[in-house]
Amino acid sequence: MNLSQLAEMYGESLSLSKMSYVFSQGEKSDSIYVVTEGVLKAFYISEDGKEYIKSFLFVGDTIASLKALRGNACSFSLLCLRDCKLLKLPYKYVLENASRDIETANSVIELLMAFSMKKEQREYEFLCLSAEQRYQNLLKRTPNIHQEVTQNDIARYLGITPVALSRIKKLRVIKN
Amino acid sequence: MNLSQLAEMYGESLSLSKMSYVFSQGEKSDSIYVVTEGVLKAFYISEDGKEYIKSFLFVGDTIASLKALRGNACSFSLLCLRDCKLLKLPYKYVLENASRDIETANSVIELLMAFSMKKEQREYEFLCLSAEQRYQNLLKRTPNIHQEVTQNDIARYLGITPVALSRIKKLRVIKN
DNA sequence: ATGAGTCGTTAACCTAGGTTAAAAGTATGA
DNA sequence: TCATACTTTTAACCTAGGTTAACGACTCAT
Repeated sequence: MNLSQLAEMYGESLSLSKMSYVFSQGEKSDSIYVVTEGVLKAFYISEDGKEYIKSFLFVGDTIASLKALRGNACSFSLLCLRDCKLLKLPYKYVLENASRDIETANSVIELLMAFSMKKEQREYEFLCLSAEQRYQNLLKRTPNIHQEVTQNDIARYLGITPVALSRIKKLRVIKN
Repeated sequence: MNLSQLAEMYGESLSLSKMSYVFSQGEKSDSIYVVTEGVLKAFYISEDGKEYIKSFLFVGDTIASLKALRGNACSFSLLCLRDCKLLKLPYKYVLENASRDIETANSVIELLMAFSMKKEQREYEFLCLSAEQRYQNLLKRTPNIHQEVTQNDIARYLGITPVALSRIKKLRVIKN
């Protein structure tokens, strides 16, 4: 049984309206979520109240707080940017199935590999690229990103302020 | 069979002297490496020749280029910072065993989970923390880091220049 | 329609960190 | 021992991006 089948068997369907939270930083949430409709953002709030966006989630994406799966509190929040539908799959079912069924286990491996590669790419971009280069890469990877989320959120995803992103866009126009 | 057992059965022992490469950026290398002795650094070289350190590897750590496992070229190089011993385990053995043996599969899941959490932590630090805070966190996580690698390499791991790290250290002393 | 709230832009000013270069400290090897 | 080479520090100057604040454009809820 692969993960999608597992999600359909054991998953609970959630319908959430725009601006509602799937889970919040500091809570526990030992489930994996699959996006079947809508757009979400996963973000950290720092002690002094600043928001930093970890990732955007689109249809087909899967997300969980790894720390929460390990019994700790979520290190980030997950918010619907528009009306969303999700499948909520408790991690215990995944673990149970993976320890018993080899197809599930390999499906989890696939998922983790894909996740790891994404995180590795993001690490690479923060380590080696300027904010402008990260913005260009984002546009290449997700050309319609400006239709999906606000520019302020794009900035907070890139690790810069909305003011800085506005400046970068302006300079790009002038350059060309 | 878990991963260590697999590495012992199918793994090839490598003894490498200081400054030798396990693999280089641009090459193919479809193996997983387990460090049994020594210290290494994994790093990117940018087009204009600058070095950016992805991670340091110590005894017990496991590493592979995920891209290379997927048939692409390595996106980074792996260099011994002193004489090292490694176990080299071709990924195909892992895949074969994982698709057949559930214990191996779950062992791979464990490994990927741990890896993912590390990458997520690093993403968090780049996204939300200043260079000084990242340096403090590193010292907390790896108090003996200055004994293991040069300060220049620590700077390149933190995503700043050696000059900047020297400045940060100086200011820290003055502050206290 | 009107007021309140968010969004994006712009400007002025500030700061963390980059760049270059020089000098001092530390290893290493002939 | 001396020389060569790397590491670290320091200084001077530069730049990307942060901060604050103002303003116009849009969205809403009333």
